[in-house]
Amino acid sequence: MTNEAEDKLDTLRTDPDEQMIVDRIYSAVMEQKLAPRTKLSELALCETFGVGRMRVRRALLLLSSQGIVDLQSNRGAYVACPSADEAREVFVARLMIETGIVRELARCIGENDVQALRAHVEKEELARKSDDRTEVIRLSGAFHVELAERHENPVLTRVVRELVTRTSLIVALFGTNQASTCPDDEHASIIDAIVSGNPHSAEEAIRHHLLHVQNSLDLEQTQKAEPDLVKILTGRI
Amino acid sequence: MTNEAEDKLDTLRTDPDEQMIVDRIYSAVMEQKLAPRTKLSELALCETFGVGRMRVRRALLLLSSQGIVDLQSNRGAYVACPSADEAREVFVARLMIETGIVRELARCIGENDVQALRAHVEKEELARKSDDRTEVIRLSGAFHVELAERHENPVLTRVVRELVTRTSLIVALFGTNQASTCPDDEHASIIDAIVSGNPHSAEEAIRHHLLHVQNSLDLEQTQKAEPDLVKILTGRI
DNA sequence: AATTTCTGCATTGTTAACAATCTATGTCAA
DNA sequence: TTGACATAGATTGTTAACAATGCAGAAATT
Repeated sequence: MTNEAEDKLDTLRTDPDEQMIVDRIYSAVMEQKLAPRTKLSELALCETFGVGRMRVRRALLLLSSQGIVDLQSNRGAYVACPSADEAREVFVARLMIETGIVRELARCIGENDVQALRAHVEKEELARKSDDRTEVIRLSGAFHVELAERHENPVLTRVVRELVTRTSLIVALFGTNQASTCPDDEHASIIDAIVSGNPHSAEEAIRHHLLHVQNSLDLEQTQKAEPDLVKILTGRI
Repeated sequence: MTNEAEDKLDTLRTDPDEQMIVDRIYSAVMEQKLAPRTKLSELALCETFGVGRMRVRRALLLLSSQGIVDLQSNRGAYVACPSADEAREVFVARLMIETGIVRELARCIGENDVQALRAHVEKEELARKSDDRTEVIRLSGAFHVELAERHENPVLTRVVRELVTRTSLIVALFGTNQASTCPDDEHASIIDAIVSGNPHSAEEAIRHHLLHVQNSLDLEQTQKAEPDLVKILTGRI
């Protein structure tokens, strides 16, 4: 009786298929396995995930509402392709939000949380040593989500995850070949600053890090690949 | 030719019907015209907005992804009913984000922006004097969105708007009859602190204000109305 | 009378067919 | 060769019918 009720609760919140598709695409974007402008055709997704078209379309709608996917009327869904302006907006937002996150962490972080963060950085180093590029990229972004998660605040975590994922797209588009991933010593510095208990220096550490990432990008010039070839050719804009 | 292209661009991003439904429900929640737990039946929405069921369902999905609507499998959509924990999470998130917003505003706000904010507060006072409760509620929340909008950063604005809207639900659920809306003199104080150019005092002003709102709530006790009667009666949880 | 079970109705979820739009290819004229 | 135009195929958008589930009221049993 109790078990049955619990089972129902699981399926109640979010359909497993639905969230599965969203998560998989989310992860793929984070690991830069899905490049901006990649077409996500409904049929392909249906076959990939073995679900009906409705599920796919719902997942795409959710992804588009979070800026990960660009839904174009009658033309299909594409992995989003943030403009330079959007990129700056994401970084400004991240600066404001993540400084708040580390500031509060500096005030009251538990030993367990510190260990979790250090373990994460260690994983990053390992992945770096093994030249596992995909894993390095994934962990670099995940570190910032991990920071947010220390607050055990789903609302906050969701916001940060969205911004981090969009950052992956931005790096893919504007990243210069050098230094397109967070150097992990900066991550370690952030942890140190938090542990030191000084909110201000923690803020400075993350601000420095985010600005460093942003400056490693090429936001002034044109984007990688065709700027907006598709739209231009079809007479839009 | 150019006009035609622009017209297309409009319909390209978000379907007007779709966004219209979302916005209307969003506004209704902000103005506390839609109470938590209100059932949003598909048929009723179809008739209200004169659109097909598909549009309605898509709108509900979007609203649920933002925590405004609770989609229950086979049971329908209800205006969300945040728990006390969720409420605290929203306030923590708002504290972190909005302190960042006003801090940066204190560093670099233009004269136009100040005027826009002051005009907003004046509208609040007017509404208060006319005892237009709905309008007061709407403007109280909108002030915080207005603050975010000074950064001209859609990413940031979207996050704040979502949190503010969820706060409306929280106030509706946990608000004591007294002081359930932001007192506008605090809004004025926030502007003053920003104008003074001191980031720290601006942070303090908004922190004070948000804590004040949170403390005017009754987050410890049970929620207004039936705590979770529906779920209990149907044997869930 | 209270509780349980059953039945019909209303609402939601899903599917599949259809309509509309876009893309690519091929044809024709300049 | 180049460009416009037309056609066919593929893809997306929409609708309507159907299936599944939940809900409320009636009937029946204790």
